[in-house]
Order: sequence, then C-alpha cells, then structure tokens
Amino acid sequence: MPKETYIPKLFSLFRQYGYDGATLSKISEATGLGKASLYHHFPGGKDEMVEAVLAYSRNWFKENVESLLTGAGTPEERLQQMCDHIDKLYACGTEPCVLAILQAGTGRDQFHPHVKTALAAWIDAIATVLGEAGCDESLARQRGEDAIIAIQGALIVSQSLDNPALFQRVIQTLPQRLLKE
Amino acid sequence: MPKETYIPKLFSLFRQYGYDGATLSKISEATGLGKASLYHHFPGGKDEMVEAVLAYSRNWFKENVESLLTGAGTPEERLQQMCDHIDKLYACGTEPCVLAILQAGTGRDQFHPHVKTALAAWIDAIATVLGEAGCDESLARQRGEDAIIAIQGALIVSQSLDNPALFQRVIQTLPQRLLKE
DNA sequence: TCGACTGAACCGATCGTTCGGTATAAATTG
DNA sequence: CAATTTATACCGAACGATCGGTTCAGTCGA
Repeated sequence: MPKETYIPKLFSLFRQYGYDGATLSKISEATGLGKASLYHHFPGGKDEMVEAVLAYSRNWFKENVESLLTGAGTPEERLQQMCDHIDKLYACGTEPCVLAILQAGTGRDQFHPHVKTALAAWIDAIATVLGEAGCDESLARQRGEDAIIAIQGALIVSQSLDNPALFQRVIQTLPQRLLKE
Repeated sequence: MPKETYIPKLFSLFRQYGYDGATLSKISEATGLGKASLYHHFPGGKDEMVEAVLAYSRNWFKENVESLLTGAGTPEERLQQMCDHIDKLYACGTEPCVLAILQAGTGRDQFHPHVKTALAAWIDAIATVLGEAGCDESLARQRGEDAIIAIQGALIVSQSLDNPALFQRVIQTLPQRLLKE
C-alpha cells in the first residue's frame, strides 16, 4: 500500500499522543506495519512522519478552509461552512488540535515554524473574509485572531471538562460573533 | 534542602516540556540533584513530582485567584487584579499553561481529573463574581467559560505566533468584556 | 527477474527506577 | 561533656525496559 494510506492513522496518533508520546511501537501497532516498513515509507523516521502529517494538515486546510473561504456565498455562509468543517476536524470538540499538541514536548522547536505558518494562514483567511464583509482591516485581523483563540481555547476547555457542548456553543456562535456591527 | 525548594523548578520544567518531554535527566540537571536524590524527595518518581506540581498550582490558584475574587473591591477591580496575576503566571503570555500541557502525552488520562477540577474551580470563581455583578446565573457561568477559553486560546496562539501582544490584548480587555451590559 | 515491501533480530542510547553508601547535623544517651 | 544513634540530604553506579533507528535475508506480485 502507498504511504498515503497510513497518514491519517499517523495524524490521529500524533494529535492524541504528541511527538514524544507517539512512540514507534505505538505507530507500528496502530498501522499494522513493522518498523522496517515504516522506514521504507518514511526513511527520515519519526520526524518525516510528523512532516507528512503536517503536510496532510496543510492540504486539508487548503481544501476545507482556504478554498472555501475564498469561494462563493455570503461571508456569513462561508464562515458557517468553515465552522462545519472545523467541527468535523475536531470531532465535535472531542479531539485535540495537532498543531497545539506539537507545541509541547521535544519536537517543539523543530515544528514551531510549521505551526506558526499554519495558524497565521488561518487567521489571514478569516481576516480576508471579514474584510470582504466590510470590516476595517485591523479589526478584521483582530477578529481573525479572536476566532482562532476561541477555537483553540474551546478545544482545550471542552476536553478538560469532558464537555463537548462547550465547543459546540463556541463554534456555532462564531460566525455571528465575528460579523456583528 | 527540603523538597519544596525544587517544586518551582519542576513546575517550570513540566509546563515547558510536558510529562513525556520532562525527562529525569532534564529534571536532574535543572535542579542540580542526582536522580537518586530526586527519588529521596519524591519516592513515587515522576508521577509524584507531577502531583506535587499540581498541588503547588492548586495552592497558587487559591492564594492568587480564589481568595482575590472573593475579596474586597468592585467586581471589575477584582477581575482586573486576577488578570494581573494571571499575566504574571504566564509570563505575559510567553509561558504555557501546565494544565493544558498535561492534557497531552502519556500522562493524559492520569492527570485529567486534576486538570478538570482545577479548570472547573476557576470557572466557578469567575462566575460567582459575575453573579455578584448582577449577571444572570447561566450567563455568568457561560462568561466564566468564555474567560478561560480566551485565556487558554490566547496562550496557544500567542506562543504559536511568537506574539505576546496578542495575549496582552486579550487579558487587558477581559474584565470589561465579561461585564459589559 | 526486479523493485516494492516486510519480519525479525539487533544496535547504542536513554528511559524511569533502585540500591548501597557517604556527609552532615540534630537528638539521644552514658 | 563526649559518645553514639537517628534523621535528613545526597549521590555514583547500575538495573531492566524501552526508546528511535538500522540491518538484512528474505517474500511477494508484476
């Protein structure tokens, strides 16, 4: 099987256990692949697996957020669609964000540039939509930041409290909160 | 030296590296204690060190947040004071939250109850103040949740973007945002 | 036959942990 | 008072297990 097959598995492993916690044994077990096979697909080892996961995330983001926010429909509709996809990405608030998780542990410094770029792109995309909706540029940027803050914060708090309803409330009210007056 | 001496060091290690990333070697080096000495102070090993850090955090929270929110002054003043202390705790947004970091990695399940209790207490404390300020009970609770969401989210995003100003903006506008209308 | 792929054994390093023991000072005893 | 026990703080050295990483002799389908 091509290596792309295993990337979703890797994605869910790294988002659940983080860089340090996702050991090669766990990866081997979860994928059903021996270590040698893992190194056949990812000669760079664990780091290359994370890179692949980050590339996968980047691609997901392009297809499910960027292209959508710059697509058709009113700004509110587009933001609403984004929230729907985000809700699925995070399994209704029950799954962590892989970007946030890679901020912790040993791989921190190593992957920080990727995380930074990804979040910045996300904020930019939202700010652009809010600009189209008539927002002042600096306010649009500020609200873009607030959106990501709310999403990331809601993920942490929802999972800490075992209360996905909290994430639901945040994500469902997000579009109107970003667009009001 | 008594073991209390080393707990702040442990605190900053675990908040920076997480459960898996904070290895005994790192801890040994940072505290200047041999591994064997660490086991003299914390016979339970790494887990006991984390427990000590969590107890330390719990105590810090009681002295710097709870007692303050239930103390003297207008609700706005009290919330403002809380934000000042929180700003120091997170080093102006440059240091992660140890509770959030312990949500990731191997120690996840183990320490989840502690994290849950801590965040719930924090939300309760804020909601109580907002109640005193005239807020409807369910709205107060909701805004208490929003406050923690904003703080935790701002921490992640600020650190991801290397932009502490973002955390500053959030924490400085938090009191009025919680109290408006 | 040939490239894609893999199971199994193995490597040195590091993990968390343990044990035997030393240094120092307070407490207890004769 | 001096002698001795107790308690605390500390550490070098090593433990078994597991870490990430590597090797290689094969198996397999095209």
